[in-house]
Amino acid sequence: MDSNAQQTCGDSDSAFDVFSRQCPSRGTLEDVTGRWGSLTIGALQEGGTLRFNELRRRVEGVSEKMLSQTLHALERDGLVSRQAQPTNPPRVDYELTPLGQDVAERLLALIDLVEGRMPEVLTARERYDEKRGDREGRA
Amino acid sequence: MDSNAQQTCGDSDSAFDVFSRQCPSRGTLEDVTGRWGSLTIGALQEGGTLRFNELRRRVEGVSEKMLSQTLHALERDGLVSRQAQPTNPPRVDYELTPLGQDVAERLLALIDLVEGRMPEVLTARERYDEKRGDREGRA
DNA sequence: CTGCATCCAATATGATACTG
DNA sequence: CAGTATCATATTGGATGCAG
Repeated sequence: MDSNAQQTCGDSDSAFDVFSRQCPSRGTLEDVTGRWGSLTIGALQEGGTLRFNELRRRVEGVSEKMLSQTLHALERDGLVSRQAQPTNPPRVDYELTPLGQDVAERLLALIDLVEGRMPEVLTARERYDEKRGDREGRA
Repeated sequence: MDSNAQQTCGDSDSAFDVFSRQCPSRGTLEDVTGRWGSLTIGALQEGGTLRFNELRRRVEGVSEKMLSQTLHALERDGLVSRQAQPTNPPRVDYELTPLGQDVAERLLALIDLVEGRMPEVLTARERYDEKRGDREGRA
């Protein structure tokens, strides 16, 4: 399987192919929304061009390995561009591609909404934990 | 964008608290954007009120356990409401809360964008794999 | 500094069996 | 139907050491 693997996942009756597990868009969505993917994109949207360790500092808690892995996935998807400069010490800059910026825009809109509504979430959480608090859903 | 993100974490110099690992919004974001969370929300946005097994069928590939777990997390966050009817056989309906619908709206906007741009992603992927393909020495 | 490889721990996930 | 419990496995995440 090489080129032109991009037919629609026609077997779904949904408007969104992501729902189908074999659809490539599902994988991309996971790269974008995944634990580190979303934070990395967010950091790049805010910070513009960033070096590896700058990113590492911004995305609090990410390990070298995960950041590297995340960056590769995003680069492969065409969302992030990587420019290595043959200097010494090496300097590598990462930034969002135009496509990455479009994705970031909508991703950040989502993040912004979630953050703005955290009070409601926290309240809901309290109610839920009270009602079935003795069992547990999530720490 | 409307930066009414409030001071839940405070110690970050970023406009987005999610970047901080201790911030509760990060956990919520993960519930929303996680592998099954995003698909479940998407399914509910499209399908309106759905029963457990209807959801299971729509979110292709999800296991009983994961769907159950996902649903609990989303319910706890106040994004999904659960209405159990004491009939026999039991019937339980899930639907998005108003907050859940707001989240879904932005989430679906993101999904929609990603799907619409998949040709670009696929093209980028081919280029990337070509470049990296040759450095595959052995295993 | 950038980043890959490797070993090990923590989690997430999946199949199955079981209960109400 | 709507879940829960449990076990086995797959994948992820983290720390460390090494290399360009």
